[in-house]
Order: sequence, then structure tokens, then C-alpha cells
Amino acid sequence: MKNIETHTSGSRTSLWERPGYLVRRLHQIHVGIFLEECASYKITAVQFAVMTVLLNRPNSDQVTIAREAGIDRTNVADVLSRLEQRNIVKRKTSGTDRRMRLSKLTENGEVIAREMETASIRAQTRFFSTLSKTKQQQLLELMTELVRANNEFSRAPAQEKDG
Amino acid sequence: MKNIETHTSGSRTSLWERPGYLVRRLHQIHVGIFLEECASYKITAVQFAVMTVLLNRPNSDQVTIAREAGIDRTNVADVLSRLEQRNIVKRKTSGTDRRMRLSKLTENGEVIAREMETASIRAQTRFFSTLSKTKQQQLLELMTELVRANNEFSRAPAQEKDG
DNA sequence: AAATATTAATCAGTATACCTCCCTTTATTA
DNA sequence: TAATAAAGGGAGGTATACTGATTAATATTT
Repeated sequence: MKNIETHTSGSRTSLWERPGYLVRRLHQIHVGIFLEECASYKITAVQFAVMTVLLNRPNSDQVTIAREAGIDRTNVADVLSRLEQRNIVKRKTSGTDRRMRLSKLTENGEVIAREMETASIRAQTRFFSTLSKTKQQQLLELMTELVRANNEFSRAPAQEKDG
Repeated sequence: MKNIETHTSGSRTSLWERPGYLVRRLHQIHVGIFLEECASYKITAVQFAVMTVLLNRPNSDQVTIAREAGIDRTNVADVLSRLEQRNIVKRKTSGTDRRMRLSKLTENGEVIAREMETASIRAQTRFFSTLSKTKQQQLLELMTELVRANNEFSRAPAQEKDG
């Protein structure tokens, strides 16, 4: 590995030393790999996150889905409506609270979600594969700690409790 | 802290065990903190990344900016045109290669960029502050290693060479 | 019960972030 | 020189992610 510090003329403002920049790049990279592995399904990482939530908790309302998947509540509505158009998700108004719209996977959606698990694991593996097993575990733990500690700083903080 | 594994009924598909999910959440969280710290400037993290590149390398073409900042080249054009509208960036056609549009900060933009460094450092510090110094360093190193190793997998890989 | 507050969802608007297709300009090559 | 390839840029489209406001339904308080 070449020494990375030289890459922007040694400026003290080098982007490479900034956690925020690194996090943004890692996110871009993971999305890219995920889309490659899941190209045949035409499902994005965020859509798959929503589908996974619905696999675990059918008939969730949109606020719950947002919390579980770590997605903004207004975005969840967009994602669900696109998934609904493609016959992957069904939505209905709750009988007990008519404000809520409960979502669940269609049979088609459930098949896709389960099939995609393999592709998803392949993406995660590729993403992490250049690190040693030890470092992979370290990084996973550090990221988890940081996400949990900072959970309140985004609009749709993920749920931590059991359901 | 409660045990995190239980949060989606112990499903093996828990999002919390996926690097991709954690990276997406970290990205959201950092953007949120950055926007809070830099609220008075109305500049986003990506815009600031572009401004930092232009601070280090005035009169860059858009492809170079994209590589340096780790942003897609079509996105760079959008970001620059918004910054241009706000008198933060000037663009001109290159004299030697009329395909290129060279960008540089205006005087106004340069002032803002330098002032924002403090706010930016505050954001990075807050983002990382819940981890011990040792863990901060570990995480930074692991993320750097992972970004460098995966650099080729995204459309706008950041430059590693010196300029 | 009526007024108030809260909650779920939606809508409009802005900004990233990426794609594909197409044009112009430059560089290369037959 | 003419044809071709390569590079920078722009237009148009999709999807994520957020702010702020609004609407409808439920909860709470007076």
C-alpha cells in the first residue's frame, strides 16, 4: 500500500483524514456492490432493508418500518409505493387505527426477499473481503458502537428494543 | 446498554449485523451532525467536500473534482451549478482544452470554506466523540483500509496519487 | 363533551447520487 | 486528411433523504 497522506499535496485539509468523507465513500461503495450483486432483481439496498423488515414483521406501519430500517419516514412512503407498484408489497388501512397503513410482502415479494438474502450476503462478503477476519469483526463492532451511540442524530433513528 | 441482538426478535436477518446497513446509518448520522454544525452556512457535506478540493486545487475540471471528492461526475456538475448560483464558485472554459470547464472558489467562497473548517472539525469530533481515542484511531484506520481496497468498485473512485 | 395535543401519513420542495443518451472538442490513427 | 476513438460536459430520468407544512384520526386534558 502506498502512503495515502501524499495524495492531496499533503494538505492539512485532506479529505482522506476525515471520518465523514470515509463514511460517505464506504456507503457509496457498498451501494455499488449491492446493486451489482442484485442487478437481476432491480432492488436497491434501501428497498431490500424495507423488505427485510416486512419479512420479520409483516403488517408494520410506516413509522415502525422507518425506525427498523433506519430510513426517513417520508422516504419510507416513497419506497413502499414503488414496491407496491411492482407487486412486491401490499398496503391496507389498519382496522384499529385508521391513521395507519399496514404493509406486508406479497407472495411474490416474499419469494424475492428470501432469494435475495444470498445475493445480499455475497455483497456484504465482497464489501468486507479485503479485510482479515479479525479486522472485519473489529470494524463491525466499532461501527455498531458508533451507530448506537449516535442514534438520535438522524431523523429516523433505528429501533433498538425488541418487538 | 441493552443487548442489541434481540431487537428484531433474534432473526438471523437482523439489519444490525449487516455492514451495509451500519455504513448507511453512519453516513446518515454524519450528514445530520454536519448539517447541525454548519447550519448557518447552508452548505452540505458534499458541497463542502467540493469546496475543499477547490481550495487545494483551484481551476480543476469537473472530472478531477469528482475523483478528488469521491462524487459522481454528473453529480459534481449539479453541485457546482448550485454553488455558482450562490456566488461561491466561478466556472470558465479552459483556454487549452475547450471541452473542460475549470472551477474555482470566489473570494466569498474561499472565506466561507476557511471559516467552515472549524465547524467541520467540530462535526467530525462530535461524530466520533463517543468512542475512546484508541477506538477512534482504530476505526479511522479500518475505514481507510476498506475504502482504499474497494476504491475501484464505485463509479467515481477518489484519486490516490499526488497532484 | 369540547378543546387541545399528539400521532400517522402525505405533499411540496431541495439536494444528493447515480444512470443513460447525446453533443462538442480533442487526440489518435488509418 | 478523413475516420475514429476518447474525454468533458449536459439533459433527462430514477431513487434516496431530508425540511416543513398540512390533513386526518386518535388521545388527552379541561
